[in-house]
Amino acid sequence: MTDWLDDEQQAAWVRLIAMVELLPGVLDTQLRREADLTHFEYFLLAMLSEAPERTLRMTALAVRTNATLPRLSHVVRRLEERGLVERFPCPEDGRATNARLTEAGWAKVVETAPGHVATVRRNVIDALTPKQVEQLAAIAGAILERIDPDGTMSPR
Amino acid sequence: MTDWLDDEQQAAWVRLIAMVELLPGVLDTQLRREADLTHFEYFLLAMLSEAPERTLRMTALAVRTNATLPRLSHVVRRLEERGLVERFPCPEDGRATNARLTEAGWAKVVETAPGHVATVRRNVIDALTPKQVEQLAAIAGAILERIDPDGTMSPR
DNA sequence: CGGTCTTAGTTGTAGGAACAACTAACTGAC
DNA sequence: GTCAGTTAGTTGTTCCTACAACTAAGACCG
Repeated sequence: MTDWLDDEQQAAWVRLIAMVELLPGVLDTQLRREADLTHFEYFLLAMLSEAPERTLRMTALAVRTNATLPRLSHVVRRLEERGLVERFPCPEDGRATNARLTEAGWAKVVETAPGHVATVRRNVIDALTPKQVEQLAAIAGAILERIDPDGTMSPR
Repeated sequence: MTDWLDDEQQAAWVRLIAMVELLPGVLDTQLRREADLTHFEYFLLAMLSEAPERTLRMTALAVRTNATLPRLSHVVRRLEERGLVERFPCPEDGRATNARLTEAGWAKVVETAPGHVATVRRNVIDALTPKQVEQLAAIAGAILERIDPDGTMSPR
C-alpha cells in the first residue's frame, strides 16, 4: 500500500467523510419538510435572490451553484412549473436564456431563510468556537483550491 | 431575518457547502474510473474488509456506512451480482442476514485502495498543514456530535 | 456570404437514493 | 401455545442526477 495515512490524518479523514456524507441529508431533510425544497433548489433560489434584477443567465447560475448545465436545466424547469422562477430568452444573445426569480420565488426565499439559517447554526456554527469557525474557513478554502481550482463556487 | 450569520461565519459556511457539494463528486469520479465503484460501494467494501471474518450483519453494516437498510439492501444485491460480496442467513437469528466479502471483493479493495488514498492525499491532506489536519479532526468531530449524536458512523 | 467551429441550452435515458409498503422471524404476555 | 408487537430485510415506486445526443445561434475565416 503506497504511502498510507498516519493516525492523525486517518482520524481527520474518517470524520470528514462522515460529515460530508451526513450534512447534505440534514440540510435536505429540514428544507424538504419546511419548504418542499432540496438544498440545491434553495441554494439556487438564494443565488438568484442576490443577483441584480434577481436574474442570471443559465450558465452564470450553473457556475454559482456548481451544477452542470443539464442538471440546472432540469431543476429550473421544475421550479418554473412551480412558479418560483421564470425563464426568458436573453435579448443580447439569442443562444442564452435568463432565469429570474418570481415574486413567489422571492417570498419563498424570505420565508424559508430563517429556518434554514437556524439549522445551519444549530448543526454547525454553534458546535464550533469562533476560533474554529475561522480555522474551518481556512481549511475549506485550502481544500477547494484543490478540488475547485477555478473557484467557481466560492470565489477567493 | 432572525439572527443572521456574521461575515466570518458566512465565509466558513459558504466554503463548507462548496466543499461538501464537490468532494463526493471528486471521490466518485476517481473510483468510478479506476474501479467502477461509487464511493459508497468502496466504503462498504472497506468496512467489510476490516471486520472479523470479513463479515457483518446487514444492520451492523448499515450503521457503519450510515445507510438505511433499504439502500444497503439494494447496494449489496448489486455487489453480490458482481461477485464482490456474498450473503447468507445468520445461523443464530433467522431474521438476520450476514454479508461477507468474497476473495474477489478483497482483491478489489486491495487493488483499489492505493489510488483512492492517493486521491484523498492530493485533494485533502496535502492541501493542509499538519496543524490544520489536527484542527479539521476536531472541527469535524464537533459537527458530528450535532448531526450524528449516536456516533454511528465515526465512533468517538 | 457560405462553411465550419464553438457556445448555450434542452431533451432523453439510464442508474442510484429516499420513502413506503410488505414479508418473515423472533419475543414476551397471558 | 398463541397472539400482539417488534426487529430484520426486501421489494417497488418515484424522484433526482449524470451522461450523451441533439438543436439552435453566434463567431471566425476564406
